[in-house]
Amino acid sequence: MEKSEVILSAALKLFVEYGFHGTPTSKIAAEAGVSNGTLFHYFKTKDELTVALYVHVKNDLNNALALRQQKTKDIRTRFKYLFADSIKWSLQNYKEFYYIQQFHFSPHLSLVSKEELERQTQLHLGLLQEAIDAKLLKPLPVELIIQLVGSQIYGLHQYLLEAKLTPAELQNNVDEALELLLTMIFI
Amino acid sequence: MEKSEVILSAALKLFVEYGFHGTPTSKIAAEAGVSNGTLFHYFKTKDELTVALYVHVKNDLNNALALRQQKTKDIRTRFKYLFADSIKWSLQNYKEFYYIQQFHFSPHLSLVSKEELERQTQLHLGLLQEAIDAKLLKPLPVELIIQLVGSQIYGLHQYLLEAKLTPAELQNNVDEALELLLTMIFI
DNA sequence: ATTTTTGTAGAGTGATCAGTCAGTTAATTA
DNA sequence: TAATTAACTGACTGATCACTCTACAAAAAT
Repeated sequence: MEKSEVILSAALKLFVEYGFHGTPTSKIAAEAGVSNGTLFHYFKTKDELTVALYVHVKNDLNNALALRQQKTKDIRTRFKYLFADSIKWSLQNYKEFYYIQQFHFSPHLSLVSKEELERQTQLHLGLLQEAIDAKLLKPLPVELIIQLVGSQIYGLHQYLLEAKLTPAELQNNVDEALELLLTMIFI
Repeated sequence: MEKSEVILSAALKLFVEYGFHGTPTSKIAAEAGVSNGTLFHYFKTKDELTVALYVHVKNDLNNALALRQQKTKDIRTRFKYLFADSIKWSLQNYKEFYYIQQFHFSPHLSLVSKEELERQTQLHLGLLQEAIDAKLLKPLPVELIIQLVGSQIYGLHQYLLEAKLTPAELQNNVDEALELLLTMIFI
C-alpha cells in the first residue's frame, strides 16, 4: 500500500468520526504512522488532501460499478446491476459512502473541477442516455431521473444500515426497492 | 426581531457559504452587527449556536408543514400536502434546507438530544402510522418508507433548484414526482 | 431612589493548528 | 563511486480563533 494511500485511509477514518474541522493534520499523520512533514510532502495543503480523498473514494466506487456494466448488454439488466452494486458497495464501504455525502454538503465540493465531476457521472449518464434512446424510460428530464435514482439509493442505504437484517432479508429489501424504482421511472 | 435571531440568521448565511469550520464567531458577530461578547452572551459556545440554529430551522419547517395538516382529514390528501409543502418550503428556504443537510452530515448531529430528534419526526411518523393503520400503504417497513419519502423530497428539491423552470413547469414536476411517489408506496 | 439583573462592548489570552524549514536518510541516476 | 533527487522527520512559527474578563449602560425589581 502506497504511503499516500495510508494517509488517505487515516484521513477517511478520522474525517468520518470527527469531521474535517475536528481532525487536525497532526492526528492524520499520527494515525497513518508518518511524520507531520511527510503528510505535507504528499499533499500540499489540507484542502488538497480532502479533495484527493474524495476523488479517490469516488473512483473506487465507479470501478466497483463498472465491472458488471462492461459485461452486460441488456439495458434494464445493467440498470439493475448499477443499483444493486451501488447498494452493495455503500454497505461494504459505509465510511467511504458517508464521506461522499459529507463532502457533498461542504464548501470543499467547489474545489473539485467541473471535468472531474463530469467524469464521475459518465457511467450513470451514459446508461441513462441509452435507456432514453431505446425509449425505455418515462419522458422525464434526465437530471430529475438522476436525482431520483441517486436519492433512492441513498435512502435505501440509510435504511439498510440502521436496520440489522439477515442477508436474505437484505436481499429482499434491495429487490423490492429496485422493483419500486423501476416501476417508477421505466415505462 | 430578537437579537438572538439576528445572530442565528447571520450564522446561517455564513455557515451555508463557508461551512462551520470556515466561519469564525467573530465574523458571525460582525455580520449580525453585534459585538463578540454579545454573541457569547446568547450562546455559551459555538457548538451550542450551531445546534440552536438547527433546531430553529427545523421548527420553522415543521410549523410550515403543520398548517395544512391540521385542517385536513383525508390521509392521502394530507400526504400530498406534506410532500408539496415540504418542496415549497425547501425552495423558498433553500439555505435553511441546505443547512439541514449539512448539519445532518456533520458530527454536530450527535449533540442533538434524542428527544429533540424524535419531536421533529412526530408529524411525519404520525401520518405514516395512520396510513398504515388504514391499510393504505404497501407492507413495507416504516423506516424504509420514511427514508424513501425523505430522499425523494431531497432529490426533487435538488433538481428543481438547478433547473430554472416556470412556475407552471415547476408545479407540473412536483405533481408528477408526487404521483410517482404515491404509486410507489401506496397500494 | 437604590439595588439587582440583563444586555452590550471589545480588548485580551491561551491554545490550537496548518504549514515551513533545516537537516537526515534512502533511492536513483550518472 | 559520486552526485542528485526523492522520501522523510519533527521541532518550530505565525496566525487564527473560541472564549473570557472587565467595564459600563440600560432596564427591572425592590
